[in-house]
Amino acid sequence: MISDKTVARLSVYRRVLLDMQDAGQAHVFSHELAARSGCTAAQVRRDVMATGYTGSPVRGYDVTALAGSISEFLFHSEAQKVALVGIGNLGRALMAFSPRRNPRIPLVAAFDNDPAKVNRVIHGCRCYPVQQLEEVVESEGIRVGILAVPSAAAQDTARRLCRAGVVGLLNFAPTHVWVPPHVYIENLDLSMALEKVAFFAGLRAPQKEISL
Amino acid sequence: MISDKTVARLSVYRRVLLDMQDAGQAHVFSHELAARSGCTAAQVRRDVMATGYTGSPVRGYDVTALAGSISEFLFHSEAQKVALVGIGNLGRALMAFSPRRNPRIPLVAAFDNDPAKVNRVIHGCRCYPVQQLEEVVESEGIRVGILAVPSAAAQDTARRLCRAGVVGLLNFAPTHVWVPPHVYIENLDLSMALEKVAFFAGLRAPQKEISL
DNA sequence: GCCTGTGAAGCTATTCACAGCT
DNA sequence: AGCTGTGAATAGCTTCACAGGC
Repeated sequence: MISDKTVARLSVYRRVLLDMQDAGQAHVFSHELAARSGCTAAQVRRDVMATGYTGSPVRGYDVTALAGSISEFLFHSEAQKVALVGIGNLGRALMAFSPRRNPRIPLVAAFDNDPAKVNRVIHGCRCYPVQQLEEVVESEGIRVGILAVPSAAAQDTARRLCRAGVVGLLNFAPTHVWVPPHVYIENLDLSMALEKVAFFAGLRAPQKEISL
Repeated sequence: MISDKTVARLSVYRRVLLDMQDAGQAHVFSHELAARSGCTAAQVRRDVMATGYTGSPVRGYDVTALAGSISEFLFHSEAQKVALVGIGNLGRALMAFSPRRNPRIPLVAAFDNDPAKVNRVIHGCRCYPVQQLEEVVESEGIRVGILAVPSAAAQDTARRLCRAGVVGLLNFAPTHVWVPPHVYIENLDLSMALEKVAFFAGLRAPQKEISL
């Protein structure tokens, strides 16, 4: 009923709105929000419709109210606790995001199979040996898993997470991972993204624009 | 003419095919390639059509030949040199990918404004102070840039890269970045992706599947 | 005038379904 | 029988365009 892409854009709008709030801006028009989010005004209006919020033709949207409506829409359910598996460079980069991140999506545990990396706290997140995965996921009620492990370990790790009760996965391993149908999975394949950019760059002639 | 998403999937097929090659598999049917890539058989056939390769109804696709055809299609142009800006945890994670990565998309330079991180070589990639960005991009003929810098620096870094001749950007900063129309940009917004997963996880009831 | 909300049109991407081949 | 290649149909998403309001 609610589309994948709409959710993605709402998340972007929300961040832009929070920035506007910090900057003291009280109202915003759809075309302005669109410009700062990289999409069109019509799209903004459609997406906002989905949250049930209604703006005023004279002043546009109230920044605080719309941010609230989107937050309400995106995070209506109870907080979704997150576990990270794989404390490599990528894993650490993800942990560093947490402070600025949403309290409704707290990163509560991280796992690794390297004994040197576990049994400590990084950025407020406890690190456990991967053997304790099921135990911690179940006792903490963790619902979202982040796969930042090598490809070879991805499928088995996903299986263990799903068995322990996880219903959402963010997969950074460049491999297709099978999950049971009730689990939502999103793949962020970095090397694929780079190949895509390189492909389209290859089609374009470089040109020194004067108007930058 | 050629779709964004088709390019993305071809990149995935290619990786799967290389794995099959390593495993000694000589032929593959569309439904098998589809299963290992997370899409449908019809989609595989459509995408393969775009590369101009033709399989045989009796044996399916020749693994090596199809991998070659896709590589030819994706990397037909001269090698696209890549520069990374921002040597934080994320930047280092991206550098670590390079060994396994495509020689047609070599990471040749990295930049950072922290003097402690520059003037050395990490994973075969030279690290420069960010002041030298234009100079190195121009002299090396770099065509693709990776933005792994904080949001506040993203727009200005993008502008500098584009001015220096970059025509493809991979942006990890959670901000919309404006680029001139001849530049292709792909955004990988990690926190947005996590919010999306959390949203859909919130809609689903956890259930302990027996069939895992 | 310029805004929002929204039905309707348009477009793009995916899937169907089948001819043709072995 | 089971496969590929592909026109045709479908589904999904985005944009248009305008009524209604200040």
